[in-house]
Amino acid sequence: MKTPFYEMPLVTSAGKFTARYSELGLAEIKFPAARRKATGAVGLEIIPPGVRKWHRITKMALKSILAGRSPKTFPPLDPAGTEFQKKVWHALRKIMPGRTKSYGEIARAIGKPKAVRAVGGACGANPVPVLVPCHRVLAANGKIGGFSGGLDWKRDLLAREGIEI
DNA sequence: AATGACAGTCCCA
DNA sequence: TGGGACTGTCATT
Repeated sequence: MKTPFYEMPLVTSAGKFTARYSELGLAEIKFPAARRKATGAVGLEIIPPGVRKWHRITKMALKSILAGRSPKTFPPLDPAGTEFQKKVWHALRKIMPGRTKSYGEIARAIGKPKAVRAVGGACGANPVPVLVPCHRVLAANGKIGGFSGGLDWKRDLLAREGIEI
């Protein structure tokens, strides 16, 4: 039996994102794409009240961050990943808007100071970009590093928080 | 089961 | 400035 999930659009000033929810919370956010494929989502016609509520919170949180502010509330998050990745994502959430950390600082924060490169991999695997602010992680030498959604998005998100590279 | 590639960083020459 | 070691995960062999 397949786990049910729900996909819903997030229309913002920066474009139409897509949120995907599991039965436990927000599982994934996709950046606006020129072309959107059909998804085969289960339950698209019947969205449970709980998911609608999560979605309202997600929308507010996303808009807050796009405006460079810290969201008052977050939806429950249910990103799929390994224990290591979840530790990294948890550490990322502590970076406030307008602040940045290096991959090395994240590695030290989770007690694996030598796993710097693996931290980069975990950032790239983050299923909930923007809300889990992987865009606030820069290389130790101040360079921008990479971004799974494209470096233009990373620069744009940072600029919205008042950070120029 | 082994190898290579990656959103990194430090060290040593 | 350049090469090697180090780490977790995934695709490829």
